[in-house]
Amino acid sequence: MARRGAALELAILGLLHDSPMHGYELRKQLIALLGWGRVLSYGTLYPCLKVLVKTGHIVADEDVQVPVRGRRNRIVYRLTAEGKEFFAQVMEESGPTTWDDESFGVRFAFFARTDSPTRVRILEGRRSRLQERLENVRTATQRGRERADSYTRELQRHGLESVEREVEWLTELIDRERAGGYTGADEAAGDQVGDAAGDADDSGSTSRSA
Amino acid sequence: MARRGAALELAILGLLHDSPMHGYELRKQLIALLGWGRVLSYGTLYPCLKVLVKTGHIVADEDVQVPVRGRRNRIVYRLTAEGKEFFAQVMEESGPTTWDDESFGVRFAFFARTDSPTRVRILEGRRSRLQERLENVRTATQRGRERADSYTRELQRHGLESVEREVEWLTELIDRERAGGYTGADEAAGDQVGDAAGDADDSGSTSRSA
DNA sequence: GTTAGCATGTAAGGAGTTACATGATTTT
DNA sequence: AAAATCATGTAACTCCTTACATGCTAAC
Repeated sequence: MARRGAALELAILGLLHDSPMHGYELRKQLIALLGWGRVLSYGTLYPCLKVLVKTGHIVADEDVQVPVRGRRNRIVYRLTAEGKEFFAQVMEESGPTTWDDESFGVRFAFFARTDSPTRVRILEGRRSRLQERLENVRTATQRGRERADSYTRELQRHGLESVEREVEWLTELIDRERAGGYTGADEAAGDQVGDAAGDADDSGSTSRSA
Repeated sequence: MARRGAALELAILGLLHDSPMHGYELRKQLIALLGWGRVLSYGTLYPCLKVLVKTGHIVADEDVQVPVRGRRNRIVYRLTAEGKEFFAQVMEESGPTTWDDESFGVRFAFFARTDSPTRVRILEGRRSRLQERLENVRTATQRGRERADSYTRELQRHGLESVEREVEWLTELIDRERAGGYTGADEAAGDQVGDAAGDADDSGSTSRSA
């Protein structure tokens, strides 16, 4: 589950929570949603959908009834109960391997589908990963300081600064989350939360780093 | 030259300007220099060195004389005149395909080896590429605004902000460069500059975005 | 008419990481 | 003694992008 494709699978499952979709539409939404610089080619997406069908996380409904007047038949995919459960499980289990740029991005994009303890855990994990990276870069740059000219140093400085800023951002989000839910805009994003939190099993994780 | 390996080749040539080095050392320096999140595995580096030897950009000196008492013989690589010329040429020719994150990073890291007009051209190219990206993301997010919850929007906001900040950074650098050379710290980095700036050919590109 | 967009897929090929193979030396 | 670091390489494997194959409709 540390492979890149896992992020795509998770993103698909996340998107299909809202409504069934066909591949073409899914791709557009994914590109818009996560700023994924990558192209997300069909050569990646369609095989991925087939895998998800094979694992039973989604099902394909041949869209024969309303072919939008003449358009090629679309294959509409819909989330199964198993898929929904799998998605929730992956979000909750987020471990050290999932704090990379991409893995974190997908998880954050679908934060509304999880509960607050999981959100805090993911945010904290990401933050500690970034702080680790800061340490490494700082020691690495100090070892090679003599041979670096001012341009090289400027590049390193800028890199460090942007990571530091993400740490600050995360800290802010964690604080807000702890203060009782995030309110980025005045919109209620809590309609999907709460139905999957019946099994009180991971409630202890809230008081882990405090 | 749009492949990723080209960035590595350029980085190697850039580093070997300072002094001859063997692969192991080269790898450490590269990792420290450019914060390349990637691991830069031996499986990438050593084949790359062989390619550079084959193309005549570097030569291998078997390090038989001073094997540091017992250590395995190191293969020390040294830049050839052709390699130096090739490096300069690639830096000067930097075109639209070279404004990506990685390509730009390598070029910036070795800015001290180029002349000011080239530096400005690369900085401006990078900036326009980022501005392009900003446009795309902005229109994309506006199209899908209704279905995005507050977390998704927060992610997009943060992404946009960091790109905007890089644009500001670039603008600052361009201004400084135009004002007569960069002085990030009070160090003279201009010892390598000046010998390759004979051909006044691209001086017109300076007044492109003004 | 011709280009662009909708829609799904496959095959080939490139790029790079992981893991393996080998072996000496210095540090713990 | 064990582990880490120095040092170079190769082979297998994964993953993804590009390009091709197909075909219909709407807009210019």
